[in-house]
Amino acid sequence: MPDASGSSNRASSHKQGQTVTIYSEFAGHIGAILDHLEEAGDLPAGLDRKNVAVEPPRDPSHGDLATNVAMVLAKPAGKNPRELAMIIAPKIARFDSVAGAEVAGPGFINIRLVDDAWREELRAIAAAGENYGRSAMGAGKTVNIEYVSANPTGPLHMGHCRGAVVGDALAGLLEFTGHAVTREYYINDAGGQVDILARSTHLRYREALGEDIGEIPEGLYPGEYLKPVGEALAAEFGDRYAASEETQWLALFREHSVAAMMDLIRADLGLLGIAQEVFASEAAVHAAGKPEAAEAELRKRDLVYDGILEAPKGKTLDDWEPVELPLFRSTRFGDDQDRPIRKSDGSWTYFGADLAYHFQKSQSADMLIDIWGADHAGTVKRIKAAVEALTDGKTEFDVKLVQMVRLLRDGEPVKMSKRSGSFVTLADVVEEVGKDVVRFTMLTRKADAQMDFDFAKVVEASKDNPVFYVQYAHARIRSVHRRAQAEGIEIGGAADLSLLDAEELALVKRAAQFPRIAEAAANAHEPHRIAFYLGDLAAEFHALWNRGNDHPEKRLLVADAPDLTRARLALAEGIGQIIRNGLAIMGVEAVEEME
RNA sequence: GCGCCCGUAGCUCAGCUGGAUAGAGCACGAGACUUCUAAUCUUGAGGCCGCAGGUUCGACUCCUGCCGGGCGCACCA
Repeated sequence: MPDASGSSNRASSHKQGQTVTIYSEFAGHIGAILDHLEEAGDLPAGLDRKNVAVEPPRDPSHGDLATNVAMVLAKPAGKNPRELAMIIAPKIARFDSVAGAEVAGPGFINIRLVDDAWREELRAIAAAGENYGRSAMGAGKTVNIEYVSANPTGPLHMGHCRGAVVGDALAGLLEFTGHAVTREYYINDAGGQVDILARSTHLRYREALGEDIGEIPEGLYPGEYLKPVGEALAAEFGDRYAASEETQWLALFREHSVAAMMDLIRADLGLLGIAQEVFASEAAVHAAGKPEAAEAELRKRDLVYDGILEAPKGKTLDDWEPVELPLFRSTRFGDDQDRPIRKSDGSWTYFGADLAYHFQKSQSADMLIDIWGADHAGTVKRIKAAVEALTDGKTEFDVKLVQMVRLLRDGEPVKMSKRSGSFVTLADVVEEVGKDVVRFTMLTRKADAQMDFDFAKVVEASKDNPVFYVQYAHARIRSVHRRAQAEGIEIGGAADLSLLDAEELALVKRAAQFPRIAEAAANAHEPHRIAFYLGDLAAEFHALWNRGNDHPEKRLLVADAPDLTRARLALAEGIGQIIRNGLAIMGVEAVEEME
């Protein structure tokens, strides 16, 4: 028989950063019951329990927990689901924390817990504090997440913002679920774009030396941000390179310009609270001979061959010429076409270097994640093919595509023109609405859905704005805390939680879902789920708060009822803790009070 | 032509990686509150989950084929 000791000391069973939740606890109970049924010969041994789930039912009237165990195992066990459920349910009902377990529908087992189990969960939240919800799901697993990786040719603009936030929040989420995370930025400092940058800087350099450069020519970067770089070069080198051949200065100017741009970019990322620990250089990948090594390896396995590409269809190219190139057999891994890794002049294609770079990353991580703009969707298959080929499919690899953000002001789309350099910079937006608003808002939609960012709406103080609504819930909790202190009410310690009513316990039940939401979000690589969950939690808290409008005796602070007040404050503290933990994953600071 | 993403209430979007009667906000209908725990609250109506098959005890979710919208299809980055 399973140990029927219930959940009496779960609050203290927080260990190794992992929260034991009611759900995981019952998953364990059910596993033990199945073990006993196997030993007794009531179930065949070795059944696949992978799909057995313990979840909150969507309809709260079905109880607190529901399990599909009987339905999942019925067929392989050669039993009727309801009959199997009838065998298991009474064994579940035997636990102290269970008030009832009944079979419902096609074979669900609905479990109703005693109220004390939820009071216990509230204590567990308080005991675990900022660790509540952490899990060991990713223990021992290293994840490399590469995001932003904007070309080092200028400051970040809003096009980069969403990927930056999604990547950083996903990194935080994976850390929360126990993964060892490396945040990485790939500097594209080896292509034609950085040569153009160097030439643009050279122009600014001549300008700094007093030359009249007139209009910035078509094809160069016109931005003012290159002026200080030109000035610095003028100060360092004088007019040494003013009239010399490009070959004399190109590499030097490229190096200086890229370094300066990366300083700008790092500063921009800093405004969002982002600090990646690895900045990997494409040029360094080249210099280290990584593409050559990858090519040799792939040729050995006949995954690279010399061949001729077909002309692209559906598109007429005047200057198309069939050329023999070294091609990677990405079609073998599901791509539509084999892809060249070198150009006809023998130099590496972007893909050729990127392939080698991903191989490099895979050597220090069990799982790779790339965050890309949706405009790169067409290249996902080839890089996935490359990672699979180079790692023999041993490295998990996910490319997360992030859709465009449309900026709106007064309901009208903000016009942006790269040509004139009049894009809205990330720094401008952060300065206008604040880091936390930007970060939260970027997570209010799933990454692969388009999003509008309306300057007015994101700072609106109403329940329509989830950023505000979640922060407001936290501010209310902190406010009531301060008032309680001012009135000399002792917070913390042993509150009598039996004074909490059913509606208040319902809020605890919502809070108790946080750990499984975090795990599910981490598994799906979808940090936006945290934002949606916090919105739901906040709404439920506000509803509870609003009870106090019509019924003063239902307020959190009730005069002349210190014990009741203490119990309700304990509840509020628990909710506040969940909000802080969720916001921390998103990289957003919880506020103490609203403006 | 091929590939990828999307299609859920009038609108904007969720839907916990296959669970029970598909959810929220806005807008709409009805009511409450003239206050300070209302930078509102309660409640109602609203659905062929693009269409058609298939897998399954069970499908918005997975598979196939259509329809419709967006993006991509260079040795660019």
